[in-house]
Amino acid sequence: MKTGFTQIHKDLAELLPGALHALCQTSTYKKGDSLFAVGDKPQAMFFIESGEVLLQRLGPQGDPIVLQRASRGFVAEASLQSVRYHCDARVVVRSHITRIAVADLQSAMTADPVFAQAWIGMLNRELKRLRLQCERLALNRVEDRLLHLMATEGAGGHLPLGAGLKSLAGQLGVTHEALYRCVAQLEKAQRLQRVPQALQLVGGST
Amino acid sequence: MKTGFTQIHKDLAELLPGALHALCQTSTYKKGDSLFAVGDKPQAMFFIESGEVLLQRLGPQGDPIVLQRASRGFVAEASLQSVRYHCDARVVVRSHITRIAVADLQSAMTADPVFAQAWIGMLNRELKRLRLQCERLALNRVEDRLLHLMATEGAGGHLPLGAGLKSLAGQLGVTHEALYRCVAQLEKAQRLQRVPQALQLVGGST
DNA sequence: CGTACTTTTGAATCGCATCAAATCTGGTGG
DNA sequence: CCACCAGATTTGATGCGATTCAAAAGTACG
Repeated sequence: MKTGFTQIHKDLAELLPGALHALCQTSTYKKGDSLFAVGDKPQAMFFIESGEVLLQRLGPQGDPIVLQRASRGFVAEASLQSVRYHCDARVVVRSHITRIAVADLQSAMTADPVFAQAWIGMLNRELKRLRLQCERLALNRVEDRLLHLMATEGAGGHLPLGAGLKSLAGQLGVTHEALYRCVAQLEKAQRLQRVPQALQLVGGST
Repeated sequence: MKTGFTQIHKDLAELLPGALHALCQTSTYKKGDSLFAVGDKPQAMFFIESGEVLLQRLGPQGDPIVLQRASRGFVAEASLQSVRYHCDARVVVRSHITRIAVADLQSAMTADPVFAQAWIGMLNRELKRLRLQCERLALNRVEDRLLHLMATEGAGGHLPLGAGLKSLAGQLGVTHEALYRCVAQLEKAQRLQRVPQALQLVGGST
């Protein structure tokens, strides 16, 4: 994890008021790094510029459950006012991540109503995305979940895979074996194509 | 649906600045009423004082999927800045619901930083609740989902059931048959008790 | 009383989890 | 360059649990 960047992601630059840009610090994280763990006190917010981060908690039997698989945008935005984190953030591929102190965000937000509105808009979008994730997990067949994901998140039926299919399986709430079989089956049926770092729907004529 | 109340729920009174209290309008809705439907333009926000409302969308095969089962608090808060609703809101039991115009909320929020912060806090809590819902839906067995729900939402292992078990089954993403069987089994094992309008965990010595 | 809905139980089927094992892959060190 | 290892990928066999379809009994309400 080495810092030094000054370039800020476009989405982030639009969200934050100019005064905050200088307070951002972009670093490179490698696979296996941890942004924070359960119980830590939130000191900074993390914005994923590129790469992939998993938010996960340990289930009742100790098996990790994926709450969020983020490849761009803020992670754990809801912890802005929290005393401690309620999940772990694990970097699963080499990623560029910008951090900014919670205190700086807080003061800027109370002083700048426009920024507060922008932040609320970001939270609203996150809420909708999460509701879609719930909708997705309510589907029982793996194929339905995958196609739902590609329809709602993939632009033009194109779903980037920063890490392998395994992290995707976690997000879909299925075992990696089931996902592999599902992908293979869709591929054989000419409905899906595997490209180097992504999945691509084919024949979107429907 | 008849209006006329002036009394506002405690949680709502704490969230809203005093100036907005007078602009609230509380009504009684009956089972089957609709607060809004997919495609409607959000004109007002709805706060459930008592009763039960289901947020749902139609799945790919036309089967309704429950996005949220609310018995208190705002419904579809994320639609504050939206052009249109992305789900239906259906009242499933006689409910008391307060509505307030979106425009009033917007202007109050930009003028009052404290209120904006309070609203952000509400959104943060909602985000966390949704992440728990995702965590819940990632469990494969019905029993695990039910116990997870009672552990995270039920105060002291007590889970209110405004409507019957059927709406609960929808929230858990399982068929009502599976839920009935699960409840019956837990009851036989002395781990759960059915009380008039709720479920109650027994022997919380663990 | 009749209708609509919830609740309940039963049987058959399907899909996924699980366990197991083989192959492939990238990266490390000799 | 090659041996080697850790992890990802892939395929197979088996069992369990939920869905599905079906039907009956209970319940609220006009």
